[in-house]
Amino acid sequence: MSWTDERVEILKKMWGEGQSASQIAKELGGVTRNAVIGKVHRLGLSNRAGSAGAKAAAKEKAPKAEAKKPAPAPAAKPQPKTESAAPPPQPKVAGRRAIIPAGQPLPPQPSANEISPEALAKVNEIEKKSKKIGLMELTERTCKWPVGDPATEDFWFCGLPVKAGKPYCEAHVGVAFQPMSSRRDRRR
DNA sequence: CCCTGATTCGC
DNA sequence: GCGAATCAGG
Repeated sequence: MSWTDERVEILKKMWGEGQSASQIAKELGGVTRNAVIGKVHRLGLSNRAGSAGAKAAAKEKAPKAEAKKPAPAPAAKPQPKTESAAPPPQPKVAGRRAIIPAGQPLPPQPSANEISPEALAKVNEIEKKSKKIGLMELTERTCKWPVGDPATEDFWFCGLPVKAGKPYCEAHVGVAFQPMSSRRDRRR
């Protein structure tokens, strides 16, 4: 396969959308993620906002003079990274009331979170696919999202492969880390 | 171990 | 120009 205009288009588009190199490679077909990354470099794209490889680019020695333009607005921040950790691992079980061990204050009902419907739907789907692993099976790369009622046998951990560094799988990361816009005030 | 992107270098 | 191998990191 060669880099035709079309394929480069797709590459640019997807890269711009923040798709990973491997995803782009998969989409294009006939190329590896290395090929994609190589092309991205040659095209002069490369550093997107925040990524695992950002540090690699940062380690730079830069023996070359930097062409600085008196840009009034230097750092363009597409994404302020508006994320706030949501506390939700609230074990939920269909049709049963959660049992709390000792009658405790239980005050900070962390907030009756309103998770985005899509995220919830996503979770419900992957929940079916969960490995239903026990506490002992948890590893550094298994989703640690709790499912069910911890007070019963009806409890397990998602166990799906986690996504880059996060403690949860992709779907659960989605519900755990809500954009602050969506978890903004639930007025009144 | 899974994944990510970055860089190098023979082709 | 290309991309596999390698590197560096989460």
